Amino acid sequence: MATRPKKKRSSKKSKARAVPSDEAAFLEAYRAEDFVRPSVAVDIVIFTIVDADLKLLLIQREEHPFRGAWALPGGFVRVAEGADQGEDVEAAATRRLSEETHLDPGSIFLEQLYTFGKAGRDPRTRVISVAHYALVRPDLAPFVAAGEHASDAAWHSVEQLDLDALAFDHGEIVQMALERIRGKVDYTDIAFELVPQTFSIPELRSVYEVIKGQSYDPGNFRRRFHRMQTDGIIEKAPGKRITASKPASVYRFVRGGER
Amino acid sequence: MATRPKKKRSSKKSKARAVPSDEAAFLEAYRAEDFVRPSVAVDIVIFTIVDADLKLLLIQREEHPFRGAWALPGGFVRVAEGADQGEDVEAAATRRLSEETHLDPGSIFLEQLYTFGKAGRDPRTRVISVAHYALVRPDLAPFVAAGEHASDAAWHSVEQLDLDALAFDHGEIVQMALERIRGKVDYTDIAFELVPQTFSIPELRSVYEVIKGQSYDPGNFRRRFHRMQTDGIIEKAPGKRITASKPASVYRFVRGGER
DNA sequence: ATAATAGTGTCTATTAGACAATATCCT
DNA sequence: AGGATATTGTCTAATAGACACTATTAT
Repeated sequence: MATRPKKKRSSKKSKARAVPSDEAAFLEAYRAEDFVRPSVAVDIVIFTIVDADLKLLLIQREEHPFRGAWALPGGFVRVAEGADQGEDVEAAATRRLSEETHLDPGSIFLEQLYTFGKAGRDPRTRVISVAHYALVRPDLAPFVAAGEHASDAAWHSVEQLDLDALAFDHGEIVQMALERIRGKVDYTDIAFELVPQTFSIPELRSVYEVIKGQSYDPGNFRRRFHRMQTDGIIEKAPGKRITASKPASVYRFVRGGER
Repeated sequence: MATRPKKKRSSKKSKARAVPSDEAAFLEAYRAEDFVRPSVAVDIVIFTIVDADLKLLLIQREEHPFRGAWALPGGFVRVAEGADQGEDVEAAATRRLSEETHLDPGSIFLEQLYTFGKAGRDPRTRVISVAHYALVRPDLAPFVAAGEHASDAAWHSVEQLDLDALAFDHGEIVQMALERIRGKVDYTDIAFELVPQTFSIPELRSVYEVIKGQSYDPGNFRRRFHRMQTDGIIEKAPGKRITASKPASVYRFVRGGER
């Protein structure tokens, strides 16, 4: 449990010590190396919905530990010493997201989820992971696993996924991500991130049904979104969605149209 | 922006390398020192409500940087190398909370808020902070700033606090904590964490009013909590709360009584 | 024509909110 | 007695949900 001074107890906090009078000198005197530091990583739960099935992107590990097991995409936050301290945590998540999906980060919803910091969660060394979750539109999903590294990245249906079989504590992370989107879909606009640019009300309803794991009355659901239309949150788009039965009108989400 | 290998590009990820066949040997071969690591800290926004005034606990910094400025209580997560990797992030937050308040951690609500990881947020070195927020019951608040270190820790009214004057990015952290409790008070039980063990409906209403910054109709508010009583979330307690006018009945929160 | 699903209408129960009226206690 | 606030009651509007009904298209 030791962590404070590593070598020389350099009198850091003792008030008796001679504090450099100007701040610049103090910064130089600060000895960051005196403390054992953890590695910090980002992990991302990347969701999409295709054919009314909630999926997430996993990577098969090629190295120990958990070799062969499926894991969340992730990586270490790039840190540097000196004036440039490296990349923001948020930037690390964005970077890994686009590296993994080969998609424009601007078109993908990304948000911090929770930081998992239990000792021992990575057997190699102390790793604290800032978990995120992302939402990929279904029309973009087919392009994702098509990159050069297509071999080891793949969409997995949440339905038939064994969370306990995932590497590290990633099952726990996925569990929390699921709870988060189930909660947020009710009071935010995240559902529109899981639907194509133009969508029909029944398509949107399907997103809610998949995320919440329950069915919604078509009539009542439609009325609920009719209110969004009068509020300017969504607007009618040209054309119709052709299905096996009666075609449906298509709509478009108006960014920042809440009020 | 450099961060990958530090000295020897030891062929970590090259598939051509001879991977130790058993996992134990691999773990030993892992060179954690090859990467520059950040420091990881916890910071805690400790709230209480006294006399219908939302307050938070701040500490006056005695050292550079931001010497003399007010800052959130916090500290580094204790990390170790070897089999014992140190303390959990959650444990670090709990530890700092009780060190700072001298109260039983079991009687204080504590939850992770968000991780602040912008490069440069601490001018000394790269520090990533896992921010938390805590809620202290008003009857315990007076004991907090009474410890030995009473000199530099004090409750500050949020009302008259200049967030931009806080050290580091702590103003931003407080801002997010405020938004969090304003949102959560509507759909969770956190209001009961800011009220004594026994409380009257008007007292509880005051908590809502202070957090949300709006007033509630006494009659309507009362009916809203009468439903909680029939649901078993709260129950009547003996005695009455004596005030300057008509005394009110007192209630008690039933933990886990939601259903 | 029929199946299937989009879309509309109707009714009921629940809840939020405005607001009036009454009860109870302190001073 | 008078002031203040707890507590109860009443009414209206908004919303959720159940459910029946109509419209439109593919086959």
